[in-house]
Amino acid sequence: MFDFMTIIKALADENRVRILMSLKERELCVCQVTELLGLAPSTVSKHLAILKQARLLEYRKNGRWIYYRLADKGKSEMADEALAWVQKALANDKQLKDDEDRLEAILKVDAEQLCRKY
Amino acid sequence: MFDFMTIIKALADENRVRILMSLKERELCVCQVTELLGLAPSTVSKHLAILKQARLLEYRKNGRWIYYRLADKGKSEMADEALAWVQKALANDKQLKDDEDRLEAILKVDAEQLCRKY
DNA sequence: TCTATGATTCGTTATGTGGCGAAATATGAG
DNA sequence: CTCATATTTCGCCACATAACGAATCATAGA
Repeated sequence: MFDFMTIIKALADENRVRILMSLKERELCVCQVTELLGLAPSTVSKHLAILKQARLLEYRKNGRWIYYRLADKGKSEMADEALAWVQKALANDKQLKDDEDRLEAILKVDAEQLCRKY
Repeated sequence: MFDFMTIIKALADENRVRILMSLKERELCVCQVTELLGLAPSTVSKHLAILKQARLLEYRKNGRWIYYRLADKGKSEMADEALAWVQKALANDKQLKDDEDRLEAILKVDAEQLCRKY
C-alpha cells in the first residue's frame, strides 16, 4: 500500500505526468525538461526527485549533465504497470502532443546553449 | 488530461483507495463505509463525492440510505482502466485484507443499528 | 586552483486538501 | 405535520505541497 500510494502521489501532478510522457521515447537532461515545462530549475529538480523516489525514473550522469529516463522494466512491477497505464490512458492527449512538438524543437537546440539561459 | 488528472487525484488518498477496494465485491451504504474507515460521516461523504466526480463510483438511493458501488463498466474507459489497475496492484495488500475482514463483521450488524451511532 | 555551469537543497510563501463539528437537506415513520 | 435519522454542505483549522529565488554542491575546463 505504501509503495502504491507513493506512485499515485507522484502521478497526482500534471507537470510530473508531462515529464513522464516526455521521456517516453528518449532521455532528457534537467535543463531540457525545464525548458519544456517553463518552470524554475529547482522546481523541476524536485519533481524529478519525487518521480525517482517512486521508482518511475532513473538517471545517469554525464559530466555536468544528468539525464533522466523512464525506469528500466523489471525492477518494480508496480512502477512498470503504472507507467504502462499512464501511457495508455494518455496516448492520444492533445496537450501532450503539443509538448511532443515543442520537444522536437528543443531537441534541435544544442543542449549546452539551452542550459546557459539559467 | 483533465479527466485523467481528476481520476489520479481521486486515487491519491489512502482512505479513498480503501473505499474503492471495499466496494470491489459489494455495494455499501455511507454509514458502513464510515464504520470501516473510522472517520466522521462528513469526511466520508466528501471522499465519496470526489470518487463519484471522477466517475469511479455510482450510487443508488433506497429510502434514507444511499448505497455506493464501483462504477458500471463501459461508461468511462479511463475510469474502468483505473479501477482495474488499482485492483490488480493492490490484490494482495495486507492492510486491505484487514479491511476486508472487518467489513465482514460490519456486514453482519444490521445497518439500521450501525447508523444509529452517528 | 579558480571559474563557470548544471543540478540540487534550503527557506519562504501561497494554495490545496483532509479532517471535524454544526447546520442544512432529504426521506421515512408516527 | 412533526420528529427521527441518513447524508450532504458549510465553515473552519491544521497540515501538505508546488512554486520561486538564494545558497550550496559537483564537475569540467582554463
